[in-house]
Amino acid sequence: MINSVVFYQTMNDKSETEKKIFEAARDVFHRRGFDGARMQEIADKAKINKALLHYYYRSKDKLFEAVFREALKRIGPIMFEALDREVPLEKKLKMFVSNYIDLVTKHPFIPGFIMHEMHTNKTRFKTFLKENKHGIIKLNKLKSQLKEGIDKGQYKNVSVEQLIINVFSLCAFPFAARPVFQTVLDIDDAGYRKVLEERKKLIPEIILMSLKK
Amino acid sequence: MINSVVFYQTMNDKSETEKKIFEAARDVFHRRGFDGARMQEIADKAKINKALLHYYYRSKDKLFEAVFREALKRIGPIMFEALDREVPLEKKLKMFVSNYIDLVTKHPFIPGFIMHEMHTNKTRFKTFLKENKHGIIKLNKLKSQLKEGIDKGQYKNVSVEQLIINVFSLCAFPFAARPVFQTVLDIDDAGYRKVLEERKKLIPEIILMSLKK
DNA sequence: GTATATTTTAACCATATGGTTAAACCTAAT
DNA sequence: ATTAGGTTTAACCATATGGTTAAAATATAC
Repeated sequence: MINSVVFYQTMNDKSETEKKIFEAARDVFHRRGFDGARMQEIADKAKINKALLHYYYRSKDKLFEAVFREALKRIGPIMFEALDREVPLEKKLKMFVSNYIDLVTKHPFIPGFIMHEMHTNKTRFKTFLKENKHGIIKLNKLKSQLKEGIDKGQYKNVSVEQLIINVFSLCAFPFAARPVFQTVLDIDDAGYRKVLEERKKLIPEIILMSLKK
Repeated sequence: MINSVVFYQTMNDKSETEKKIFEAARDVFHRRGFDGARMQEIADKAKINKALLHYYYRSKDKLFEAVFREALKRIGPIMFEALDREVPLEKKLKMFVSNYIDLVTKHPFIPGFIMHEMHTNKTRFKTFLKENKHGIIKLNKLKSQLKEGIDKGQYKNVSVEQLIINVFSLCAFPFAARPVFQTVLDIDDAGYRKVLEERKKLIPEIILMSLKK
């Protein structure tokens, strides 16, 4: 038995096969969610035998956990750290939005994936966040920046929580609900990509507008 | 065999048992999604035998379809019609947001449910929308109102599509991603309810602000 | 080249799950 | 009371699915 079931090691240590398996698993889990994913489909996609999945990752749960952790690890720095940096608020928001949209463009299923798994298994998320040290968004810097602006009479009196919710909603939902929007607004793939790209400029504008007096 | 598999009839025609089944099914499907839902759990929740499910609704697919259709029927009038009414734009937006939040407060799983099922089975949604005549949001009225405001120099030049995406994102995402937000922002249930209630005022403000020059 | 360890496979297994069937059980009309 | 219709149940069935095992294949060390 290979030692790769251990999670703290980096991808570099993984064998080619293990990478293939992981990527196939990520693809399938992201698309279908835990319940919808079939070990057979993952095996097929990785072009290996189903038993190999259990050789590298002992169970569906373990394999899923690896995928789920990676997803959180990807958005973690953006979600939990980017907003806490020592950067002027307006610039920070622009950077955040741009980075988030770029990341999720590369992994478009992440928002929906995390949301759905959170709904069906809240404990998993909480456990992971807690052990990962950045379980709760560090709002200190953002809070003080906001307060400063409010005290100066520059910004309106908005809570950090609402601000965060607004930013994430405007960024993530167009990805999570993409099929709904595309259908309902009758937009093709190319058109929707353009819409998403436009939002890199649009969202910071909206957020800053909503802050200013 | 009862005639209730037919979908166009109203709830009134349904027997008590059938209602019990449907409500149990709705609950389970909304929470767990199609793949995560177990017929046994639905039966247990409805306090009937599993075979009765198949007596009233021939298959899991049929039962799911009924639930899915009802969800769309609920949000349909709001999503597809409310925005097309002959009401001043600003008032319309306020009404929409308030109605949407009220509805989804009653059925908090609907946004996530629809989003997830859309991702895993796009055709189902499209088929349903097409046959239901309001498959595509009627944007005519909204479009002309927006154009009017732009021509008057009152509004900025924003596309209807971005406007709709913004409104829906700000309304729906806080429900769909509720567990994520609550965890990550460390807010309890009562606190989050308050946050949601606040948004009835907040969202129209943001949207109008983002429109105005 | 042979022995040893690792990787991969084919064939199985146990269980969960959607679905079926035939009989029992009402209920209302005659 | 009997019958006929719809309703409900217990017991089953077939299959899909996660997981196991033992052997084959391949690489690695000596």
